[in-house]
Amino acid sequence: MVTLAEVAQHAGVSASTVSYVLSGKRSISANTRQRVERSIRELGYHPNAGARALASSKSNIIALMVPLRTDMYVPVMMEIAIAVATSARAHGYDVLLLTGEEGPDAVRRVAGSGIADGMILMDVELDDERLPLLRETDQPSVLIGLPADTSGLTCVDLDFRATGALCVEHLAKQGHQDIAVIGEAPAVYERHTGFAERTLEGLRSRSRELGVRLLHRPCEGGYDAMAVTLARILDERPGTSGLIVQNESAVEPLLALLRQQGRAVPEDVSVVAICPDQVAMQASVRLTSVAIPAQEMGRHAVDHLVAKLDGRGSDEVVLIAPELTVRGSTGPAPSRS
Amino acid sequence: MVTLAEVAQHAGVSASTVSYVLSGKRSISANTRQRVERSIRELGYHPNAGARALASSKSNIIALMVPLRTDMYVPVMMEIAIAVATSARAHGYDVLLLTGEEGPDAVRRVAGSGIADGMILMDVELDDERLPLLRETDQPSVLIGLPADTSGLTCVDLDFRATGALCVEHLAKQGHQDIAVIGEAPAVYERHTGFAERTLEGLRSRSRELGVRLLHRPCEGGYDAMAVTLARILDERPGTSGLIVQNESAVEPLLALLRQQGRAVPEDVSVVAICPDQVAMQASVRLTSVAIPAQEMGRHAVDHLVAKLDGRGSDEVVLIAPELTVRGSTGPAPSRS
DNA sequence: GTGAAAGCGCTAACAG
DNA sequence: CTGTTAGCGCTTTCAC
Repeated sequence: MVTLAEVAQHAGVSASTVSYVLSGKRSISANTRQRVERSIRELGYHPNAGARALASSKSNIIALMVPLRTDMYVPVMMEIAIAVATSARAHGYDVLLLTGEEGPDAVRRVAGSGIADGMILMDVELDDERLPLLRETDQPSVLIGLPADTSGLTCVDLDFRATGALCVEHLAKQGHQDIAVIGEAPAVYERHTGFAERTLEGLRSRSRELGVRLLHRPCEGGYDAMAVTLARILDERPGTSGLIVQNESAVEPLLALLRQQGRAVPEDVSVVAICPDQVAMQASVRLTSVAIPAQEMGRHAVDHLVAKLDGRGSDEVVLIAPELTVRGSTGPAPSRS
Repeated sequence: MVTLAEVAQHAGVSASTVSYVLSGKRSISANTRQRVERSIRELGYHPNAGARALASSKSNIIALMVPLRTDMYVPVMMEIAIAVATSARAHGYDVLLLTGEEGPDAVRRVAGSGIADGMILMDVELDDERLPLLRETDQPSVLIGLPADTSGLTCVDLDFRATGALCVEHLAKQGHQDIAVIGEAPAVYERHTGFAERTLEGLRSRSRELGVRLLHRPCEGGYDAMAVTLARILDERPGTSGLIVQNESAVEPLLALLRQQGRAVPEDVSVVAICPDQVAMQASVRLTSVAIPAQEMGRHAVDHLVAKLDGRGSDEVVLIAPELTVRGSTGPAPSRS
């Protein structure tokens, strides 16, 4: 292993000079800098992470806590995680992957051991048990998701309230009067995951404002569950002409069922999905959808965390504005017979 | 921040004693141990990761390199990643998440900086550019996936050759004579990803042995691509009665298309999938399938890496035996007309 | 613009 | 069974 001291010797300078060349924290003559850089290259020097962390009290690591559960749409989580890792690298940080398994203890461990300079929490619940700890420690952090009480916290999320409103608006504008929402799995609501409830709020309040009728049914996802849910919806509200789906694993089954029942999309029934663009575009019908901007969320989270670590940055809630893309799955409501 | 020295003082012992209580590397009197443990608890002490890494030359971190691409089935990657993180914690290791973005440089950086004690590489290609570096450095590593040349490497993977063979066998045993394979996206084959080619080998050699006809077509996934692929297959081999799918995003579209064309599963056509159990069970038809044992792969990779780090463990290739689960999508071949 | 030297908090001989 | 001590490799005053 090649050390800073060896580089210094090879370049004929002192250790501190090499250190300063690396950090750029004081001016170095062009000549010296070049000699040092050359030595670094020739010897294949890499600063030792542990030593650096010890001396500087900075690990250049960001901890990312992902949920252990898999009842949420996994590709979105993965996309966020990868976006976080990629953005972090761009800022010179590595990412430590923590699973939800340790729960709140992970927060204690990370903060206590100084293994990471800050942390990003995904899949935050409305009343998340990790938050009290987070507020106690001075560990800078950013949440992806919105808890009930955001005081003293920095949060990044899609504006799900606006998302719900946007979906209803789009359908109402096309004349749909009876709209049904196929939601996430019941467990998601029971856990009081913020995004699911906020979407629902947006859906409800906007439909009240616009005077359209709204029915919401959670759905486990998969073909069988979707079949039951759809049957129940059409039974209760036979006039339903607009569907909003917020559960990726229900999308394709829903389309298959509608096809099977001879209901044409969008002639008989319009479908709006809340899902990643990829899902909307790969489905058997090009879906009008509001995208989940996974990459953007990951990137924002890192940017804000890095800002905090640099002493800039403040506690704030960043809600990303939803965007609805019209594709082939929505159209005018069929005339009432 | 509370340090080891403070704990020592609080407990009235020396620093080394505290260290040894923590590591268990020498015997401590019950009395002393209790006093120390009490102080640790009362002060809320957590060993500093950087200092520990520096002094012991061990970071207790495992680097996990995941691919940046998303043309592979992401949930499997995620499941493996989570299994790795979870197993690693069980061994006292944390996991550093590296994206493929840095490519081979990441190997250099990790090995050079000592930030991780070892690394796990996912999505290894047959002729992976990271492998030469890996062989040069003394960085212990485990690959998930199988490169062309495994000499000097430890690899963990599903036995995809046996998987292909197993699928063909199952269908042949039921009397199917014309079998078609709906494969991964063309890009996957072009990249020479090991698993795709090995599956194909298994499929081909076993069908040769069993005297059944086999047609292989890559497929991008999604509804449209699947429609084209299926049409082409049925055009070339109208008698095809057995389908093998190795592309999760083609599964549901395939089933929808078959339904739409009035081909009953499994009466008219049998379908075997190579996919995670969850996909096989959530599909609109319960699919006979060979599971991708993501968790097991992650766990194995960690176990082997930890063994290496402990000085046990050797270079070897671990192929996990495939298991075919019969569900509702396969049955006897229809009698030839 | 550069060097010397004092730690950062912990581990692991070495010494009793 | 326990204490003393010398680093691990780097950052950062302080001094010139």
